[in-house]
Amino acid sequence: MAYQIPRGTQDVYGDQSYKWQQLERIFREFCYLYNYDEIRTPIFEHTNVFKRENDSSDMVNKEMYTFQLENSSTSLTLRPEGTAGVIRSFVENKMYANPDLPVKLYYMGPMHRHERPQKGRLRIFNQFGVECLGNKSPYTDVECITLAFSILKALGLNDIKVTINTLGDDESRANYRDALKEYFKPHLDELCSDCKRRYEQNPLRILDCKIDHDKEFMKNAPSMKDYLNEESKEYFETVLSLLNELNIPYEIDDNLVRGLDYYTHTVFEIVSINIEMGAQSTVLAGGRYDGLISYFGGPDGMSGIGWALGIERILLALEAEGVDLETKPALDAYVMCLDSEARSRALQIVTELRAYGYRSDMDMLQRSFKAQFKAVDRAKAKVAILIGNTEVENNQVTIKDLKKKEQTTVDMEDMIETLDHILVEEHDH
RNA sequence: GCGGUUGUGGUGAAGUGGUUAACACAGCGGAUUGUGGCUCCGUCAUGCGCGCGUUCGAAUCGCGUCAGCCGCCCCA
Repeated sequence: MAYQIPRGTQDVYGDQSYKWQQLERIFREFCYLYNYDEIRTPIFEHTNVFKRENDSSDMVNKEMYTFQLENSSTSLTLRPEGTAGVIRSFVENKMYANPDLPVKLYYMGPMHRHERPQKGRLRIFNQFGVECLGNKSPYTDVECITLAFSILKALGLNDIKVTINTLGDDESRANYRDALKEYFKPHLDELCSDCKRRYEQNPLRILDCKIDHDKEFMKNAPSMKDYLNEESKEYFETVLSLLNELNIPYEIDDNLVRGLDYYTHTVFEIVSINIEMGAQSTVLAGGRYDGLISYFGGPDGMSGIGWALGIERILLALEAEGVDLETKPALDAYVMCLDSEARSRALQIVTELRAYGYRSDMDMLQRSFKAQFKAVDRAKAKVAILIGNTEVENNQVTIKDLKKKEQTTVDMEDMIETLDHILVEEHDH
């Protein structure tokens, strides 16, 4: 094996590829229904699109594929997530001037993170995501979450849980941050080494530490909800009541703190509760970001909200729940070639079938009769068309209905009509 | 980035230092040269992730390396 695929990457082909296509089709259908438009941004961006000031996340600081070509001073980065590029484009193309805000966009494609791979955790993985930009209203938060929930339900996922929390606005979060530091100060010695680091960098993250989770002093740690200012509190309460009205089930998780630094107000995750998902159980996540659009040079005070789901993780979750997705579709007709002299006739026929709209194939290798029939079975063909010397001489074809196991020999000009009869009739059943 | 575990054909797997690496499925050929799915027969890894070493001899032991998986970290 001279060549092998890089670590943490995968080839998608065969039946797997048909499953991907089905997911993509459902995503697009729902975005169509919700009036979201597609946006396609570059796979790489200037590094500073992702590496922003004050961003302490691992994703940005330790896991990015950043490169610089020889003879160039430009630093580029393979996108690790979708939001930053979309916001960059939103601002650069002045979409904020659209009279009908919010601008609602969706994207899908590969993301790149240099992590240690595992099942459901790849270095190149694919996300499908949406962003709702330019308008700050609890209604958009709820529309966004409803879209996410509806897609996952439509895909057939049942073992899922929506968790939601609010980080409040800058003022609320700063107050909470101070309160947490104050509270943990006397317990600093008891915290794990990671949390000692978090204490300075991002004290909110101490709350979902798995090591310190059970310690006594964690139970009485201050809660975000006690530090929300009126506006933030009211915003979150409106979101929750609208979710209730739409019967979207959720759980409030005070400790839900998303890893990306740009989130404000509403944050949420959808987690598979299926045991097989292991440590990679989060299949979808997102939240609101108040500061990002102005960071990229857009109007001040313009907010956005969005989420992304991991396609590979969704596929694993569906598999864990035993949901069958589409695989390679059956062939309408397979043209069998019985004599070498009949091959050119077979090629004409298969071409004619395709032009007419029947998904067809033929034997190109002059394989044995038995081998050709096996190929017919594997392709799950509905009809076999047999061409031999007799058919060529009489300008006829033999059509075998594989389901009924009946066959007839008809003149060439009646072939399509005969096929229509068999295939349409079958389709009606 | 840290810890652990595994790696034999297209697939699933036996083999734990001794000659031609079981078996099953799939594939291919034949019995059945214009009618398949059943049955039977034959065939299918000059090689055991890769490299180096120990040994008279290595899939089996050692070292290194690559990759998968599990947990942590982090995240979709």
